[in-house]
Amino acid sequence: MQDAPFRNSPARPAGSAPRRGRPRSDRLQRAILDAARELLVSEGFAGLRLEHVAARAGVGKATIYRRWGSKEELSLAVLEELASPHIVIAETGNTRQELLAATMNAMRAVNDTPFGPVIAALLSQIAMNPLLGDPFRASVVQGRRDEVRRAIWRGIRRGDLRADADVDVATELLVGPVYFRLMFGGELTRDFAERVVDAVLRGYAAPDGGR
Amino acid sequence: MQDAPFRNSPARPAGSAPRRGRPRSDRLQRAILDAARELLVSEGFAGLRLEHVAARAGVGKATIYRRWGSKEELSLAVLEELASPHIVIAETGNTRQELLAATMNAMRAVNDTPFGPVIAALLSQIAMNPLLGDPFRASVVQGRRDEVRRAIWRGIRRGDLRADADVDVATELLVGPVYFRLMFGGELTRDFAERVVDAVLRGYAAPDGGR
Amino acid sequence: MQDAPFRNSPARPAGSAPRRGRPRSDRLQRAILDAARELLVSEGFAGLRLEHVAARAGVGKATIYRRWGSKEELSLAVLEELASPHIVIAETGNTRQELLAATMNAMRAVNDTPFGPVIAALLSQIAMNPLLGDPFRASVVQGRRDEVRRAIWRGIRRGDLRADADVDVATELLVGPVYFRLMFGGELTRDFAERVVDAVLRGYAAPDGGR
Amino acid sequence: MQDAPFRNSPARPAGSAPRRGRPRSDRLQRAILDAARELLVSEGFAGLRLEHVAARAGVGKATIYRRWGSKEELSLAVLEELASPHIVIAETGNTRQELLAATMNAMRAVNDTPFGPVIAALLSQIAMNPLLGDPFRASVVQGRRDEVRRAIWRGIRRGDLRADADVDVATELLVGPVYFRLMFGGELTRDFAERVVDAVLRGYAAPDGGR
DNA sequence: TCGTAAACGAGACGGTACGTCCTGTCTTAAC
DNA sequence: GTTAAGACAGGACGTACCGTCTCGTTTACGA
Repeated sequence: MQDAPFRNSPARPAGSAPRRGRPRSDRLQRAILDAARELLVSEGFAGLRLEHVAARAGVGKATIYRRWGSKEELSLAVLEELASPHIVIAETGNTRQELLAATMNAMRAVNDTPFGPVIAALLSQIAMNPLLGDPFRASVVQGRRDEVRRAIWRGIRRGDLRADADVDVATELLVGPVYFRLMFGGELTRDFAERVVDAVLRGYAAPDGGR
Repeated sequence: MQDAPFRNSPARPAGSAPRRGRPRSDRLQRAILDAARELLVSEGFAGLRLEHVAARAGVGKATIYRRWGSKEELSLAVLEELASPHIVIAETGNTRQELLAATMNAMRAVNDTPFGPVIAALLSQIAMNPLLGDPFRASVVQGRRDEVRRAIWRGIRRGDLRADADVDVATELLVGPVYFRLMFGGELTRDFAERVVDAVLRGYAAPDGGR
Repeated sequence: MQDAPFRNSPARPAGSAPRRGRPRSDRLQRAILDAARELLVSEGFAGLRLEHVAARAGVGKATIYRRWGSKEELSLAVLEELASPHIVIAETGNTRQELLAATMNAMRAVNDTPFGPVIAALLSQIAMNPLLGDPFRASVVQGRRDEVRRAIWRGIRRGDLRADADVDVATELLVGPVYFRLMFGGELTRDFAERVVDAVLRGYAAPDGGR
Repeated sequence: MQDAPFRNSPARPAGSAPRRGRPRSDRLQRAILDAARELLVSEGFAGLRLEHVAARAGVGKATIYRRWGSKEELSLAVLEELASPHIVIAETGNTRQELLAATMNAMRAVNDTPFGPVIAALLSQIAMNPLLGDPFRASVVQGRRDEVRRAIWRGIRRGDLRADADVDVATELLVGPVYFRLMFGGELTRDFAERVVDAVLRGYAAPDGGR
């Protein structure tokens, strides 16, 4: 994606040429990303117009194209910026709490932050279009999988979960239901998260201790 | 959606007027839906062009707009046609088999039929746009929830599942993982389906017999 | 123009076949011509829509196409119907009166009857399009030229006009000014007509008496 | 007509804002007017398609609409550009020569330049549609009337024409016959022009000197 | 402090698609 | 066999954006 000379930056690659001419404005970078986020939320990806982004950011179209080569690249930038803060699962010593964090992280992001409408707007592109999907899967999704895997291992080590608890589908079972409801309807409440986690916990529980 | 006079038809409402003028062609109805499906698959919703649908179907644009008022209505028609055959869960007497059917139905539809790329193309619209989302949730999603609920009840009656097995999140646990992988990557194999079902089954199992 | 079987008729050629099926309605013929005339007047030729003619006449489009093959043919029919009554110059024995009749005929048709707006609407087609222009010139224009020529001859015979009064441009001098004002503005009053006729009369007057 | 912001320009109003953004191309202005002229000549006003103008000029449709808001405005621009060179009547000292110039100017424009087919294409619009008619009458027609009036006055001053020669219908008598033949057929030769002028001259001649 | 080069807003530009309208043909049921 | 109604392919309408391209102006750096 970064083939063209100096895309997506004020922060150009480190050892780069001693840039001449007027440097790109950080303020504009922000204004563009903010405008793009708002319009993704209100219009969706199919209805996003770079001309409107430019107008709302008070910017010429060329200023956008200088940084991102397409609607897809710009949308990805918006998405990644919003996704990163909701990945980490804090180690608390309580297995149920940690698995609940996996589900609640996703749910809060989707429910209480602009990440929700933005990812809703981009679901189809992520599913169909490698330009968006591949980078998103490589960073955000893989990050979340890793966090969940670690939480499961910790649960096994503590003796709360069976030794053969199925790490490979744990993320799907804990987070899949949240996205299912995002798309297909249903409440996204703490109660829902707890029911999901309790079912998974029981499915993965150590045979003796139970929970 | 069906407000305008006689949209979406050769099949006009039953007790309708004794239609005057030349009747709409069933052949063209099919040609349009086929063309729309192919282009949804290859271009996605954002890239779908009614002008291309018309060209591929060998039809004037007006012939499309006479039946469906927008890209959204047409896409919904394509989607519902593809979704309906993958809902029913046959009663087999074997609880694991029946729950597996819930997951496998979704997975086969997504993996082996045009429903897969079509719903991928429409996920964002379903999530964001009530024009598509509401009818889809009312018919397809509700249909699937009902089937799963009945399968769970049968499992309880048979003594395979706990009496308080959580019906309200069963669909999310059984089908959510499939859509999670559709969007966010991962194999969609029979093995994956069985792992999901086994986890849920264990989570919902009767405390004594289990399985 | 009349190649297709039985265009432009209820009045079919006399010795024609003993027409089978439902006969064409004279009432519809009238309704179509009336509607076409009204719309020519209000919308002009470029803005005339056969669909609107059909709607206003309470008629199917095919019923129009069965009788006239095109917008041009239909417009010509409207025009010729309106033009015919304003051609004849009555022989009164008074040369000035007769020449004035030539100018006043044209002026009254243009000013006081639907012929005015209709021919305004069709001037360009008459000038450019032989399909309309040729039949119109052959019937209406030639008819008027003949009437003027006869009036000039009578004036010469009476001794009011010079023997070599220029018959070939008399129609142009007497009627041309009326059409000039129709297109390019200016009052079309009896006074105007008399000034034109007086100038021509003086130009053509017998050198002795004249008047 | 010129209400919208900066229509019909590279030549923007003189004291205008210090134009921002990329300026409009004179080359394209020309290409559009040329293409429009050619298509008006071959297809007439009713058959003129802005899409074809754009294609022939190698231009997007928006580039046309940016300058002229409609087929009518564009056609008017074409017409006025062609009309202007054929108005002036040179003062020669010879009254017959000057009146002949009035008729010959119109005839040559109509016969030997693209103005002929273009005005034929626009006669109906000029007659019916104030959007075209009013500006055309105000500039071209009024210009011609003024020239003829001055020529008549000079003839009177020279004693060639009667003092009460009818200035108000002179243009109609000298130029009307040319347009009559343009629409309704007949040769447009120098001989025709001379016959017309001679008739008018005799009609307006001073009673004593004659000519 | 000055020159130079890139960034910037504005908006023109060739295209493509929109959703609507109309043309001329056709198909149906009713008369 | 004519009629009203209306479906149909095709194509133009005028508008809106795309992504690229000039313009004139601004901003920072290195000379």
